Amino acid sequence: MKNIPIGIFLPIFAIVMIKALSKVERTRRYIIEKTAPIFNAKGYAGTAISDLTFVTGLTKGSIYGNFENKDEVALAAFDYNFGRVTSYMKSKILSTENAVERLLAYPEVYGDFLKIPFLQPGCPILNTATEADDTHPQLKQKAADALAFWKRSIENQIKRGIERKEIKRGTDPAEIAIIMMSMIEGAVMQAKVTGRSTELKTAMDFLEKLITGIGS
Amino acid sequence: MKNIPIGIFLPIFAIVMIKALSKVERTRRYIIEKTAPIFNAKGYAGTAISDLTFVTGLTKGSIYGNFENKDEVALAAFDYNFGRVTSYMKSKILSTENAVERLLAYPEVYGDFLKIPFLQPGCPILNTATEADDTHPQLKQKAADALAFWKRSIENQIKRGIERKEIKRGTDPAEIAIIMMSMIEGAVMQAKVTGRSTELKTAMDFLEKLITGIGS
DNA sequence: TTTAAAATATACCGAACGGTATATTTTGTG
DNA sequence: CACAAAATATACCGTTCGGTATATTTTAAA
Repeated sequence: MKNIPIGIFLPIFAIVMIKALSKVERTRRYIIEKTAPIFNAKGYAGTAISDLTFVTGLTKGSIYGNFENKDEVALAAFDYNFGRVTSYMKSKILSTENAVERLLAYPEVYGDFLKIPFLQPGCPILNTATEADDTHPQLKQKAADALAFWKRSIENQIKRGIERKEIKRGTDPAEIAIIMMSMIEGAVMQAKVTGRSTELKTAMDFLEKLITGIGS
Repeated sequence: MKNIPIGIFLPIFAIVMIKALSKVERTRRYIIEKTAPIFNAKGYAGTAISDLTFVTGLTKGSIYGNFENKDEVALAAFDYNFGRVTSYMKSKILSTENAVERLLAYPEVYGDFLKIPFLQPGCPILNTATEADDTHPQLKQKAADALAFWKRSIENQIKRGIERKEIKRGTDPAEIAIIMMSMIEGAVMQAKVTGRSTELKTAMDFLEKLITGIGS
């Protein structure tokens, strides 16, 4: 099967940069990048090793030379998927200073959920949580950790907003975070399964009003 | 493997009643009842025929004598799971007349989600929707239909409430329905994966306030 | 009680599963 | 260029997958 052509096609300076990662690390990343969307779309149980070899163009020997087993790929794929969502949101959030506007990035982004290419197979937290909660303790834990991370970062934005007097005193950061996350995940589920964004828009409009409402 | 002992142990009048269902119908129901929780917990891809034979005590021959294939069992199991949730909610809703109180049944019930035995493996709509949206068109359709049914029944309660002057005129039935459903599903996901009901309680408290707020 | 039909169990199918030992190729270094 | 080490490919393992043909048992009606 084909070899990874990076070293052949990229100009020299790029090679030098990439070489900063060891070969094994490069291949691991390549496998993760290619397989992460599959795991997100088909789930852990629904993804076969043959899917991984197909989408990477590598063979089983190569996959198992870089990962101990299917679990290790799946766990790494989740981190990758979650990382993409996180960094995407981060870029949107950090493009503004005001706390309310930062929070508004969430309904803005998720209102267009169905149109964001790398989110096509759905929200990795939602997908992983619902599959793994009764079947795969390690993935379940990763999903739980991701939720906790997300919650904390919303709470921190709210606390910062209160300090900066952009958000009303007395606003409960945990409550708002929970409402935002529940709303987003529930609406995303509906959007994915109906194929339309009516529900998503309605839910995100509501969230927008809610967030605007806590501004001072 | 064991036979279904109903005909042996039940008294005659019970036999007569049950016999109203044909043998094949009884066995189908038995298989569905036993396997539905498995499908809900492990998902379609994660559930093997061996799981079905194990939990029913029947053999493959018997399963395939009553169902054409795995899909047919899974689809019937979804209907069964969704039906249980629906009839459970219906009993709670119909125990009161007032429209606001009826709507409040939702946050009430789902606040105790983790403690309701038959919902232990999670909400069938949520579980099915997230797994099937990219993998199983038939199950996806069933989940979408279930969502539409749920939405319509909430909307109807709200419309009825407006007519009975128990809910404010100008309340948007679709908007409230979408917010309720999103909130519930998103919060249930979090509760399931964290194993705690803090988030669920917070979300349901909020929903309660929201519903009370549309009362007139 | 006999008997035909229906339901269930047994035994098996080929394919796909996750995984591995080993041969081959590619890579980095002297 | 030589060569050892690392990465990848090949070929295979035993198991489980969904599904089926057929034998056996159970059921219902005469």
